[in-house]
Amino acid sequence: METYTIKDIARELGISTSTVSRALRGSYEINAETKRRVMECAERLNYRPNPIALSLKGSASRAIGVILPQIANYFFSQAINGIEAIAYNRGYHVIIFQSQESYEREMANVQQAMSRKVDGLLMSLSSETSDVEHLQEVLDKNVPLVLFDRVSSELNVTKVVADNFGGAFAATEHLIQEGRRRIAHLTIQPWLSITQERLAGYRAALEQNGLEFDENLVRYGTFGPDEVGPMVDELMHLDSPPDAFFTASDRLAVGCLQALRQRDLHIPEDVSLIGFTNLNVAHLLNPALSTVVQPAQEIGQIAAERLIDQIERKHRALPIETVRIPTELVVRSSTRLEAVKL
Amino acid sequence: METYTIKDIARELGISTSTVSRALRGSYEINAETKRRVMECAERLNYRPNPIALSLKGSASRAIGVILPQIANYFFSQAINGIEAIAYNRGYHVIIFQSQESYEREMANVQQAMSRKVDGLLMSLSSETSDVEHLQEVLDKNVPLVLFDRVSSELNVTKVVADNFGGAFAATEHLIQEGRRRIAHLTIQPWLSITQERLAGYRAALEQNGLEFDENLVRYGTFGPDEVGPMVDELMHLDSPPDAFFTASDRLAVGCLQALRQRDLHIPEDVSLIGFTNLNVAHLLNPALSTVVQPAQEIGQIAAERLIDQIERKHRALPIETVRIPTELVVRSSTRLEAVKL
DNA sequence: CACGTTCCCGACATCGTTTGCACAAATTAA
DNA sequence: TTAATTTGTGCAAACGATGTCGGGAACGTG
Repeated sequence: METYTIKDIARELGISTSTVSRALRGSYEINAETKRRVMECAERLNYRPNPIALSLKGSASRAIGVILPQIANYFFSQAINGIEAIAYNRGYHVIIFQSQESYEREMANVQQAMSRKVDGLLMSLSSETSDVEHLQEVLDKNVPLVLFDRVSSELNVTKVVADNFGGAFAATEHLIQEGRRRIAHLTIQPWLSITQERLAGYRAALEQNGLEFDENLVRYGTFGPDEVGPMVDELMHLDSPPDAFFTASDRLAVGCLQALRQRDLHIPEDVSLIGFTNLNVAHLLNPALSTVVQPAQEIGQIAAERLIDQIERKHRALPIETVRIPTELVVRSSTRLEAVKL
Repeated sequence: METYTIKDIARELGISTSTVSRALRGSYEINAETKRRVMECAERLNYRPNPIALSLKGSASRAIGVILPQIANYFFSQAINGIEAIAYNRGYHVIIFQSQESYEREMANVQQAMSRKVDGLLMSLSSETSDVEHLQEVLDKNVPLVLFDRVSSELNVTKVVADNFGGAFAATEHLIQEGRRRIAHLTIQPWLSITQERLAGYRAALEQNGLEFDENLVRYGTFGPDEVGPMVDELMHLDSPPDAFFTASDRLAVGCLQALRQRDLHIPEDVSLIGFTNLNVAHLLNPALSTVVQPAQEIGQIAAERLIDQIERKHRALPIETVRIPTELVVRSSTRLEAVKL
């Protein structure tokens, strides 16, 4: 199957390329009969417009770029599925880039996406990103941008996030109701929006339940594969060690579970553990892991919808807002003391 | 930051665009001093060549396309990481597409990748794909193609796969050595290369150990979220039910584990379970899951290397071969009867 | 002094598509 | 009948970069 151009159709029909172009786009000024012949010929040759040429002309590419920290992460891969579902339905292609949690990579990705002329950009910031000038440039070039999950307050754009405050609040309060009093919080880089919101929810739950917020129980970090263990040791050697762990990410929850088990700390007898994760095997872990589940797919869907809305109504500015999607607390045996006692 | 073109530099320096173009590419026919001035100006304006324009001209885009069934799968997300690592080092961008296990989507992805002028294509076939004509067309257009994991014997291209036969053989033999005699094999679509190879390994291990291969113990399917349960019921109601399960994918292993636990079948006392998976939490499951691990990242790396080699030495044809990478058997408690008895 | 080389560089066409403008033919209005 | 309008189509420019020509200047050679 060759790849035909508008010229081939023009030659075949003995008309000019402009006429073909207009006929294909259904322009009103083309004779119905000519249109029909062009359509028929395009059909027959299986003509597909060359997106590269279209992009060069500066018209829509019907592709949206997605830049996110890493794909090997349930939250993000589910979010991508949500994005693709919507995009596909509305006739857009999705081009995925990973920043690998690197600021430099993220900037390169933005450049790449822009120069490949995506119609819009969907992003979740890398953990190294604190400066968002590269995104301001995207906006300056009038390319629609929607942030999700890891967002920046410095950008005046539509954002789609989970109810991080509410989720953290619910998780913490659940631990308190189970009788926990010294709740540690393992979380990621402090400048990220999600970190701050979850921390705030955690703190609010403590304070509303008459517990003191203790800086010492909160740990921030990038937590590579082997860094959670030492952190747990440090916490357990405090004068007043934690009786529960609330972790802020998929990786942290798994790392923490592993570290606790290696140290023969029984869950939930010695310490409870609850994660902020989208692990699809949380219920099969040992012990089954309680989590705050984010509707990752829904977040992706809504973000994609907003973005495409913006792309398609570029003239009339759409309202800029932050969409906050409820999280769900799923209690399993890693925090259920009563169940264990039975 | 504006986006400057070669024209801007030409105007700025009062020379022609062709001269700028050649100077930038270090052509020998340009005066050293002129080159210097052009370079300096390009640097100052932060000039970046427009990849779209380059693609239109038909030159290299320095991007490779990756088309795979789904990202939300440890094997594939790790493979992508391997691919990106190599590609990044060698100066290529990676554009990821998901076929969502759909033949139609896969064809659309190929089209999209081709028309976005990737320099080469890295693919793992969707489970619906049996006809590979769309890939033959890629080859006809002289675009390098490397297949990995799910490959097709009908295409004469470089392939990078795990040692599926060996892995399946090892898993099956391990079960036999643990005293299992009725080993069921839950696997995916029968026409996929990986299915056939694993089945062959399973069968060979049985026969070399004096056990009969029993068609009834092998089940093929797409196994949606709730389809494994009924399958397990069916098998367990055979006159001579299985005493072990060997599953062929991440999803199948998890589904099977869940189904067995729901039915109160104890693992490994009642039945053993071993998967062919890359789950990064296999050791934290209940029970810890024995698996055959594929070196996903390495597969991605090697595939990317081969592809880029082909892209860069397009003239001299590189040898076409199938690279087979050893798998690793990781024994955990889901198959370790002795450990349980202690 | 005439001619051939070599060295630098610019004009122009090209890739596939869209679009503003011109223009011919057909139709309508005066 | 003539002028004005409508309708349908083609020409050419543009998007950003490359590459093929070919030309002017400076130099060497006979």
